[in-house]
Amino acid sequence: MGIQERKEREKEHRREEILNAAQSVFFEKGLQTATMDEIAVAAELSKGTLYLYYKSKEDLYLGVMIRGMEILHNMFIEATSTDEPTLIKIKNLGDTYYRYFQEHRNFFRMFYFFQNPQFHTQVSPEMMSSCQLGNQKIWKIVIDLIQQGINEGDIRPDINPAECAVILWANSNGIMMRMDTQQDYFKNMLGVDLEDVMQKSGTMLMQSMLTDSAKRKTSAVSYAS
Amino acid sequence: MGIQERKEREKEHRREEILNAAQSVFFEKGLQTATMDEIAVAAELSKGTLYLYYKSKEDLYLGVMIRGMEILHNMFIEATSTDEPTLIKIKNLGDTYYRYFQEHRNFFRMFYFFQNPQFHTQVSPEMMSSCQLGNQKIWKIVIDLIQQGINEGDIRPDINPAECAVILWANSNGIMMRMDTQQDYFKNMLGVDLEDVMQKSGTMLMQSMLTDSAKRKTSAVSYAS
DNA sequence: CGTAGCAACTGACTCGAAGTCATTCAATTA
DNA sequence: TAATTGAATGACTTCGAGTCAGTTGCTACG
Repeated sequence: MGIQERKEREKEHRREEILNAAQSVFFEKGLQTATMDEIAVAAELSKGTLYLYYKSKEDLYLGVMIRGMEILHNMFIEATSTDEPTLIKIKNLGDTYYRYFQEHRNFFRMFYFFQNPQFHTQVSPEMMSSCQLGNQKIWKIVIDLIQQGINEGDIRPDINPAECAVILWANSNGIMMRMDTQQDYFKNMLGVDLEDVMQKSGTMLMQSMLTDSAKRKTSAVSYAS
Repeated sequence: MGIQERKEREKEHRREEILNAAQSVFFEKGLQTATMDEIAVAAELSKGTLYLYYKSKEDLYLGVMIRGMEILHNMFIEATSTDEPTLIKIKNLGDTYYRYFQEHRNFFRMFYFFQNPQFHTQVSPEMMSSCQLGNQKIWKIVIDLIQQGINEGDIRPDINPAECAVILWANSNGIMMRMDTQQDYFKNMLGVDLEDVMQKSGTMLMQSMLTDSAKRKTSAVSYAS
């Protein structure tokens, strides 16, 4: 049945179009301020139709967020698909996440949403597991790469790769969140340039992961000196 | 005029009582789900009266959050008011923040709110600057202590104390946020015990802040044994 | 006392937005 | 052409934040 298939395609296409509309409205207004009526107008559909495709406003929001996760995932894949040494690739991942923060700020901000547990109530289980899947794929890239570094003798074998990934993530994410909301505050009140902090702490953490032989090989500059 | 003063006292008392009511409702339901009607019932007042004391629901929320900041501030003051060596005090601050996370989870969660820039629109400037003041006081404790460590020769003099504080904060806060929402996920999916991670990354960061002489003095165990 | 004035308080109301559902419309099939 | 199906609609319901005209009760003053 060609008709059945066409309808499937059209339905999928409609879902995407709704997501496009939602994306532009959410980017402009944020979750709270954006309204379903605005999204409906942007999608050139009635509000009721939105609910045929997405269970709630929050689900729609997560739908957009998943796009953001896919973008990050692709950037991570690309950053690790070179033939550079593993340690360089790990550094590339860090740089890539920072580039994502700069170039896809609106998506990065959506991740805030996910971190706030009190919103999770409004979200359908399907969307939720979809998010977790995407999340998992991203973690896997980082963890596998650290494991590879261990296998190749550049990263200390007593390090747990998943633990290490969490530490790197917590550090860079925490600083980027501050950069997003309080960069000027830190500059003026504490005299701190968060971009420097990002750079220095990254180097510092990387250094303490390396084996002695790797330290000798690399020309990376440590935090002190 | 004693009457004038009594009225001032009563007004202040009323503000506190409203905050008590708001606190219990927000703790139970979260910002989104809590309603002003519920808070009014809990405060044994009409909804209109709440608005005589607080400009908006978000202001009320921040009012409760400020209490949480004061608690943390007091805990930090206490942790640094001993006559222990500076390095121990710094470690105590870390432990204290973790204890705060455990014992005042509801307040800790409120800090999420502040990190999400899109909410800030609904908040009055007065409450906002009140928050920033509280925030500043907490940073000051940490930064001053690191500075003291530098002065005493235990922490590398090339370290910027404010930068260092940001790094320590970003790390511990990032991990605690994950502990709050995804502890089981990390345990089951990645086999990571976030409490360990917290411990290890703290030690790791502390180590890389120390001067060589301080490293010799301390019996602290570094990340890699 | 009585009463005028004032500040605190009230709750019915407005307004806006999420989500629903009986109805309409258009494509497909018989 | 008529019947069937499912996609789309938008008026409606519901809920909750914030408002404001009116009430209450305390204080001061005649």
